Amino acid sequence: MPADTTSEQRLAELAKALGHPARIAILRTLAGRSCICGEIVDELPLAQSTVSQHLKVLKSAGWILGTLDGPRTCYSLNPQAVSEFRFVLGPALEQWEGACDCSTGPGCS
Amino acid sequence: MPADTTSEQRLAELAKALGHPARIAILRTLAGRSCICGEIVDELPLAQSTVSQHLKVLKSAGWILGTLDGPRTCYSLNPQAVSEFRFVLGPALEQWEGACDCSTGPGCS
DNA sequence: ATCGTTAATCGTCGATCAACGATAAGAGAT
DNA sequence: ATCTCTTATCGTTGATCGACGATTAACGAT
Repeated sequence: MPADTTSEQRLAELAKALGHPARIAILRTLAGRSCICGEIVDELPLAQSTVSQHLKVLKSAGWILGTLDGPRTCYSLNPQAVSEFRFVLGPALEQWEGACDCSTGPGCS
Repeated sequence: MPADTTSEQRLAELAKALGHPARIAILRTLAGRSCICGEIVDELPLAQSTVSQHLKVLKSAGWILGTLDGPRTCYSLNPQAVSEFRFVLGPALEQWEGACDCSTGPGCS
């Protein structure tokens, strides 16, 4: 149990960005067709500025990429983020799942 | 793309609870030996009340279980939460990962 | 040079978060 | 009944979130 703090920190960061339904909906939308911008606004019952905020959160966490395309911005899922999330989450989940065989642990006294 | 809103909602809820380093550290601690209570306070550089708050968040989201044991509370990881997280996250991750083959998508015009 | 479109930013508001100290509530032991 | 230990809750503080409308900035087209 090396307690990889850096990895845990990153996991928390990625998870936090996932922690809102609207942002998950955005990721789902971007999974279908990459490169949308104001279309996301049409898909969600939110104002343009609000969507822009959520996009900023996702972009800061690294979940999505945004490239300028004339007056509009083209967003797309960041494949690296997906694999990174798997990478940092995998060991944690396994560790947590290993706790299920309560026979090994001391349990409540 | 059925857009399983219920599942996404739950995913957001679970992810949000994960979105803090201290709470991930708590889960890691509980993975080793189940059933600790004030020991968690000793493991973290946080006040007892703060830790109690984080425990409440994790419990509300379903990540951990708390059973009374005399004057103390025995916390343990909730195995169901781990598998539920896998269950709601798996399809989403696959969907997002599928977006990586950019050849299929229309891309930016 | 002006207009229209698109998206980021600003400013605001109420709600929630994260942290703390202090207090209260519960259960055992004296 | 009292004392002690443990933990949940209260109250407070500052920071951040989530939402919105309004404004600004950037670019293409007229």
